[in-house]
Amino acid sequence: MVRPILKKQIPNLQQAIKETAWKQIAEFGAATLSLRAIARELKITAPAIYNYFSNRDALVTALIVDAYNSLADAQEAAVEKLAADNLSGRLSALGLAYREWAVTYPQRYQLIFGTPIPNYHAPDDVTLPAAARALLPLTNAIQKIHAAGELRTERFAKMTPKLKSMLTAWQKFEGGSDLEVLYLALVIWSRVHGLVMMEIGNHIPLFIDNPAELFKREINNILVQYMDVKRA
Amino acid sequence: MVRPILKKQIPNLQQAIKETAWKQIAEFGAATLSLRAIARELKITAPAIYNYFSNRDALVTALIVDAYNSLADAQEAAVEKLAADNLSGRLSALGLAYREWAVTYPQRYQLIFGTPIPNYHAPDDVTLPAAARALLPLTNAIQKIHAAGELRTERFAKMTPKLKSMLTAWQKFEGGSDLEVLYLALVIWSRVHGLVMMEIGNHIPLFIDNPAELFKREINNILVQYMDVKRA
DNA sequence: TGTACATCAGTGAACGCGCGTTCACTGATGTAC
DNA sequence: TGTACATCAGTGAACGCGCGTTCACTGATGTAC
Repeated sequence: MVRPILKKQIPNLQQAIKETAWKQIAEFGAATLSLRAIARELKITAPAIYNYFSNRDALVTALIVDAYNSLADAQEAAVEKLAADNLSGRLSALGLAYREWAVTYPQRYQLIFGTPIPNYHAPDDVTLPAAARALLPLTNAIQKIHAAGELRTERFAKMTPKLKSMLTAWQKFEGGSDLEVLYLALVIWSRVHGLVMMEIGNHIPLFIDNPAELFKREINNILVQYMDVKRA
Repeated sequence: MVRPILKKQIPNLQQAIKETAWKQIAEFGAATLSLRAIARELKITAPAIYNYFSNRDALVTALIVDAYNSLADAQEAAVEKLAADNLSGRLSALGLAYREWAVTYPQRYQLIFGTPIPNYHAPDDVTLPAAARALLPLTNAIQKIHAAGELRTERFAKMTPKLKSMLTAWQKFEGGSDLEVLYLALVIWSRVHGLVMMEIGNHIPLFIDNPAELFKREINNILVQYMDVKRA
């Protein structure tokens, strides 16, 4: 028999703890995330948190998984609303949505991709699947472009045997994208990642006060360079 | 009259403090950098550090400036040994040296470009000139390529007026590189930055066990895409 | 309907710890004469 | 050469603070009969 939910002062404390954690990460950074500070803000005592997370690291892991899933959701949503045969449109949308998400939730982005938290080690078996899910829409989009014969692979530097064998190892786990597709996914991701990191880390020269413009142009350049999309 | 140097237990304690700080950053991350831990390792008491740095933030600032200068030194050294007219060779060398430096000193790279340290704010007037120095070899190299007419600017997406005005603002402070040169410096830097960040942050899929290969190919692709260097 | 009981989310005190920073000091070193 | 003095790098104690985690507990809520 299912027991009815007990009345509590805070209806969904597990969720409230995570939300407060995000608030504090936004304000002070993930490195100083503190259970006592979270409890203080929620007007509960620190040991109460142990009813929901076995310790501080478990909370951080939950936040990381949530962040990856939030990114994956955003990536999936970005392509969903576009026609399946709008190949370059889908690739472009993924790039723009990626930045949009990072700029909206810089704390989440930093928690995933920023400097690791001291004395915390993420359990790979929990975080890797979530990370893979976030990358999947990109590899899918590129695979479709390749299948349509629109990937201008002949323009890239030739693959060294070493590179080919590494990508082949990855391919076996990834689910069957072509080698050049995996390669390009990595390269395009890192290009987007580089600009986003510079933007949210404030490393773009001060005078570039509208990084979105820079970003849009770079997305267009990516389409021009790897497909036959005409330059904007 | 110059006073002779007093004998001390540790000959150059100021330097020793910084070196120990780097060691601890390498091990535990910059966010938990602690004066007391540094003192402990040097077998001195914590207040002794105040003879050399007015507080913890001053030490961090000194480390950041040292890191930028170390990067700038590495960038300058990378081009010095190449002939002045080896334009693509110089650009390529800068990219490879950038990664080499980051992989050799990931702590320095993270301190500069990683997640900001909680409760620490870098004084711009001290760090910005050091940062500018580190970027200069790249803009110089690209400017020379442009001056030689070897930059294939007609391939890029056209500049929006907004982008042009931002770059013009930057140009006034930077010292006279052309707009497309500044643009490309930013874009190439961010491409290299993206890959390097992924490598030292362990975000490259596990199977890519030799990121240097990936990196070399990307450098070649950059030369192919922005100049008329033939693909490797 | 009323009473005795079980559950269990959240409390409050306590533990042992490390931190940055201040302060008056000490004691080795070098200087002046 | 010898002595009184000045310098100042490093000491040791103390301050007030916040942290994660443990533990026995309390008291509101719901259950069984």
